[in-house]
Amino acid sequence: MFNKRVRIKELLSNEASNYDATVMGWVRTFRNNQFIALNDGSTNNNLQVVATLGNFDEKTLKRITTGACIKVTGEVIPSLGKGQKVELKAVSIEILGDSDAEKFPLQPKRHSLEFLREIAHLRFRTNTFGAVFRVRHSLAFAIHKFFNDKGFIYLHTPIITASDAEGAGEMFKVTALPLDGTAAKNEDGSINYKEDFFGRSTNLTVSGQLEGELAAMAFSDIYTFGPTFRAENSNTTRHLAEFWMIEPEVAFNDLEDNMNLAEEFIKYVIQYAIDNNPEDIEFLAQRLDEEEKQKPQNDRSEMRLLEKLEFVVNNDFERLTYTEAIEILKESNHNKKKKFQYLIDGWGTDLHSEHERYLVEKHFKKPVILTNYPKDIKSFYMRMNDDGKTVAAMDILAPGIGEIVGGSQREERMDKLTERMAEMKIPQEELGWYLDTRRFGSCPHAGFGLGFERLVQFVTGMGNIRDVIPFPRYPKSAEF
RNA sequence: UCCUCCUUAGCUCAGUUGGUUAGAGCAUCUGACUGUUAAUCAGAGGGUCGCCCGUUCAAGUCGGGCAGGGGGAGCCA
Repeated sequence: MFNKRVRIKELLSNEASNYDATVMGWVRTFRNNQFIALNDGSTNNNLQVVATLGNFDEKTLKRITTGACIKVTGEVIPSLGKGQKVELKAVSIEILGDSDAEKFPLQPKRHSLEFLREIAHLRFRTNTFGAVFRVRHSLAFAIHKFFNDKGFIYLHTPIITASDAEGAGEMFKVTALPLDGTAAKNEDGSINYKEDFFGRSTNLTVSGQLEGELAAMAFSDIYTFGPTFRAENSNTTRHLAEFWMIEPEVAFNDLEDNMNLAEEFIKYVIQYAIDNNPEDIEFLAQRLDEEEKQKPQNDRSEMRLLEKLEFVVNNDFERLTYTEAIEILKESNHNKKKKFQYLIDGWGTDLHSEHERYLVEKHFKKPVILTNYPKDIKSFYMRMNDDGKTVAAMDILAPGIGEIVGGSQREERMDKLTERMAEMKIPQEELGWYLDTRRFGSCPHAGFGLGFERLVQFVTGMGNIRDVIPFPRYPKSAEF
């Protein structure tokens, strides 16, 4: 059998030696015409393969280049050198795939993340991206495990949606009509979507929430975890045009239940990564340390990556209302000394990222849950509070990346909901199916959306969201 | 989309007040060495200085436009 191999992770974690093994992987470096650092992606650590001098012909040795794929059979022995416990003394080396050293772009040295982004198809083979995507996997798995263990149903909401009333952002159009101007038109010159594949105008989903609410009205506890698309021209380190979102929706939960669920969830998945990817997180911590050294003293982070993650897991998130946050900001020295670009002067406007950062990074120094925002800066489906001015919304702000969760208790009262829709000029006929849940057995319920890539950013410490998704989609970029 | 900075060898970067033939480290190739840890040592090859236009006797260097990238802002997750 060809694939009778042992993964390098298993081989290295096994203390045993003096047994035969076959490994396959990609050459990271070939030192001294004798020592191959081999990696198969199962761990960031390389296996040292020793090709004893004189045992292999010159032709084979020449083909062991950085990036080449090889199969090695030999004996696992206690290492004669420092730096590793065991090594593989090669008996046979087979070149599975050559790699032209003059053309292979990865070198055994540090590359810039910007350069690696241009070769996203090869960047998996670096230590940094190996670690990032193993952590990404663990987080994805932990998410399913968390909800499954709690009895939630994993709901697949549609990728193609017809509703354009959600207001979550600019949408990508989905059409099978010709784009050369020959598509059927209405009398007023607009495109006649009755002729289109679905017989109506459709888009890529911007959120699975509304559909999630429908299922929560039957299963009580559901979550979605899937791709989401926003056609906004956002060019930042924390926005993507295609990203993955987790959206739990829970019947009978109020705002406080919602906060409790979100906080427990975030702590659980972070702890899972800490427990299952200690080496990857330590590697990422080290590269962050290097990065921090380049910064001026007072911009440096007070905690290392692992400390930061453990701090989040072991401390309660700070919970306060929008109104309380405005007070803190207004009374802050930062505001009084006019150090904010946008000074806080009154109640009712949305917070800018500098304000959120101040609250999270300077004032509380931990994740913050802000609640009960003014109704005018939030969505139509959020539940109206008794004061008539605020809604039962919550945003979770994380150090370094800002808003990681946005959620709310939903408006379950038909009259209040339709009133809000009218105010915000949202046509009811488009959302008849959504309003049916309020017509037939409506109940209090709540949910939130968590941006998966922002979570991965937080856990890996990566500064740019484009480096935590395998093939990022953002304005002017859809290669690979 | 706005503000700001950047673009010089495969990669990471130097390049002085505009002035001969544009440099270094790493990588690559050739050779030496051989228990190395991003091996080491010696030598060699490698450049339309992002693209276009302008100023000037002369532009990598100054000015304008465009493209791409970084950081920040807005929109948000």
